[in-house]
Amino acid sequence: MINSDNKVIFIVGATASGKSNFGLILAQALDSSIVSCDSMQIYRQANVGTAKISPEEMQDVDHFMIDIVDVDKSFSVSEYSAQANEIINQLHLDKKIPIVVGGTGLYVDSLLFPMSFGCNNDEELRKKLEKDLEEYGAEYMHNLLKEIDPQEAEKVHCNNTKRVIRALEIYYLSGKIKSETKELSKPMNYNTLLVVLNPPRKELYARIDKRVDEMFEKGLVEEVKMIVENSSWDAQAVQAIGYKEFKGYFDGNLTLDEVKNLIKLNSRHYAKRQLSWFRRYPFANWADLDDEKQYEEILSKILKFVQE
RNA sequence: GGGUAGAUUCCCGAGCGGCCAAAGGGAGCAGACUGUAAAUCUGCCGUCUCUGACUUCGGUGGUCCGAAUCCACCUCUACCCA
Repeated sequence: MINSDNKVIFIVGATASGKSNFGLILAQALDSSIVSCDSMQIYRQANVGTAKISPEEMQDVDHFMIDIVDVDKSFSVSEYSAQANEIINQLHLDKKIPIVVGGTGLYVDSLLFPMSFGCNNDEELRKKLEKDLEEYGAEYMHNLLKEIDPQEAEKVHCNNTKRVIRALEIYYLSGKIKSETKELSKPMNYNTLLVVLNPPRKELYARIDKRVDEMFEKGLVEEVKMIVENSSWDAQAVQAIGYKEFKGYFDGNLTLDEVKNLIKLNSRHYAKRQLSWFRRYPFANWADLDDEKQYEEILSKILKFVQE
C-alpha cells in the first residue's frame, strides 16, 4: 500500500553513479514520475554531453525538468526551484511520490529546504561590479563587502569573486544583506527519503572514464559543434563539463584525445565536489548498489518509507 | 668504443655549498557553497611522539664546520661521433 502523503524520494550522487537507471526502476515500481535535478540537462540539445536519458530509455515514465531551456539561454536555481516544486506539488495531488533524480547540489537544496533567493540579478549592475573588480582587485571588493555585510565577508573567501559580487549585488539591489536573507533553521519542505548512490571511488572513476568514451562514440563532437553554433562559448550550457573542454580543440590547441582526457579529469573533480556536498546531509542514506547487502537495505528502507 | 647532457619527493619541473623537506605546476585527498553551481573558491599534500625531531634529491665513497648542490668511481637514460 502506498501512502504518498507529502513524500519525496531523492536519488542523488556523483556523475555516473547510476542515478538515472535506479530512479527509473523506482518510478516504475511506484507508478510515479521523475523530477530531474540537474543544472545542465535542463538544456535542449545538450544530450550526449550531459548523459541525458533518451526518450526510448524513459520507458513511458514521465521525466520533468529536462529539455526546458534553449542552449543559448541562462537559467537559475530560483527558476528551477519554483518550477520543480510546482511539479512536485502537482504529483502529490495525483497521489504520487515524486522521484527526484540528480546531482546538482544547490538544486537539490532548493527542493529540500525553503529558500529565499535574495533578488533578481541586474545585468548592468553586474557588469559594473565586474569592471570594478578588474580595476580595483579582489581585495578591494572583499573589503567593500566587509563594510556592508561583515558576516558574509567572513564566510566568503576574498578570491571567490563571483560570490563576493553576488553578495554586493544583493545589497545594492535590495538593500538587504545576504547573511540576513538566509533562514537560520531549516525545516524540510517534504517528508523526504534521500539516497546517495555511492560506488567505491575507484569504480566510480572507471565508470566516468567509460561513460566519456561512450559519449565520443555517440557523437559528442558533432553535438558540441551544433550547440556552439546555436549559442556561444560563453553560454551557460557550454560551461558544462563535456562541452567547454572542446574550446581548445576548435582553437587548434588540443587534440581530440587530450580533450577526452580533460573531460575525464574534470568529471572526476566534479564527482568529488558532489560527494562533498552530499556528505553535509546528516539524513542521507548512502548506498553502493553493486553491494548486494547495501542494495537490499536501501530497498527495504524505500519500501518502508512509501508504506508508512 | 669515444663524446656530451642528464638522473630531484606519485608525475612534470626549479634549485646548483648554509636561508631546503626542497620553488612552481599537475595528480591525489579533504572542505565551502542560497539567482552562472557540470560554476566558483579554500585547505592538506616525506615520516613522526609535530611550534621540535627524523629520513630523502640514481648508488658508493670523498672534500668541507656544513652538500640535492663540489670531487672520484659506478649504474642507468638521452643525444652525438664511430
